[in-house]
Amino acid sequence: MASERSIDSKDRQIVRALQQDGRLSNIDLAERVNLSPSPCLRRVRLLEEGGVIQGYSAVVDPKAVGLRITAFIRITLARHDREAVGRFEAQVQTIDEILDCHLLTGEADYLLRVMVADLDAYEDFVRERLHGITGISSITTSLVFGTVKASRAMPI
Amino acid sequence: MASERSIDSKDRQIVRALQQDGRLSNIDLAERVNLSPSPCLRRVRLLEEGGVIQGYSAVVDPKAVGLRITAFIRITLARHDREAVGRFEAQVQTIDEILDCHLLTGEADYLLRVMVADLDAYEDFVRERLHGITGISSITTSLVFGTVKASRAMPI
DNA sequence: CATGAAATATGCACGGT
DNA sequence: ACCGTGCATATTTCATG
Repeated sequence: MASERSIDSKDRQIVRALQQDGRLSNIDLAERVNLSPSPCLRRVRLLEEGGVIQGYSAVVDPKAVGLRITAFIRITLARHDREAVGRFEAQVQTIDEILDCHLLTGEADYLLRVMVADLDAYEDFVRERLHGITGISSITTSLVFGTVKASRAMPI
Repeated sequence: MASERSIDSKDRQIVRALQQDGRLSNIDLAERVNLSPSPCLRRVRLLEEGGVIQGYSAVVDPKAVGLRITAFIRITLARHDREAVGRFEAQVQTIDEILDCHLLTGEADYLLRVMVADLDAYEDFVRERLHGITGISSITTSLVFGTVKASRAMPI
């Protein structure tokens, strides 16, 4: 396995702070977690190298960049052998409109989160992309009507 | 409304780059989008002030911080009047384990994404938190068995 | 943990397209 | 109207002692 370095309380403070503001300077971060800059930076580097912090990302307002539709799509595969599953999952990776894809317990059911510009684009997406994936048995769409909460901060 | 500044192609390049690496230095960013540092920084500031870029966040590996369970929970409210909805949405905001909450089209159905340490913690979450919210009529849990894709980069 | 050199960020003025 | 250049200063990073 990759990641079982022991995370102590200071590390958790650091991760929490960097989830809230990924561009904190090391000096500000150190102050916030009551450390001096040097050991603080060391910890951040270790968290990055150990894979705890996988990267940094700008948080973008979807509407501001023209993405007005978010949909959750539930997909069931027709067959569940290794080959069908592998092919499905490989194709999911290549489709930019699919932001997340989770395998759910129970059936071989996947839950996708998809973002597109508008309903026309959504229809295109389903026809051109989803129907292009082999082995899908059923598709259930739930459109997002509003977002109550969208946090990027995990509860740690 | 807040956000209808016209986003041109360069802005889109900048947003894309900062989604992939939110800690890019302005100099590297400028180079990547074929701009010199000054106008590049000007654009970034405008995108931030205009709300297109809402912030920056560290991307954390859930397993590395001990969050082994992700669940999608579908919730239906008993009543759909403004008061019941408002109370539900306000309580959702205060619960850290609930990362996302979306209102879906159709019924007053919400889809929550929840992260907790393990199944015991999940049981606690349902008993202590969810059942503490008034006005819920039904709860359907789907546990995440595996994650095929989890992108933070919107398709722009 | 502290220090200092190198890199970077930030603001500004000016000229060019 | 926007970009590029050049420059001054403040801040930050990072390697060393």
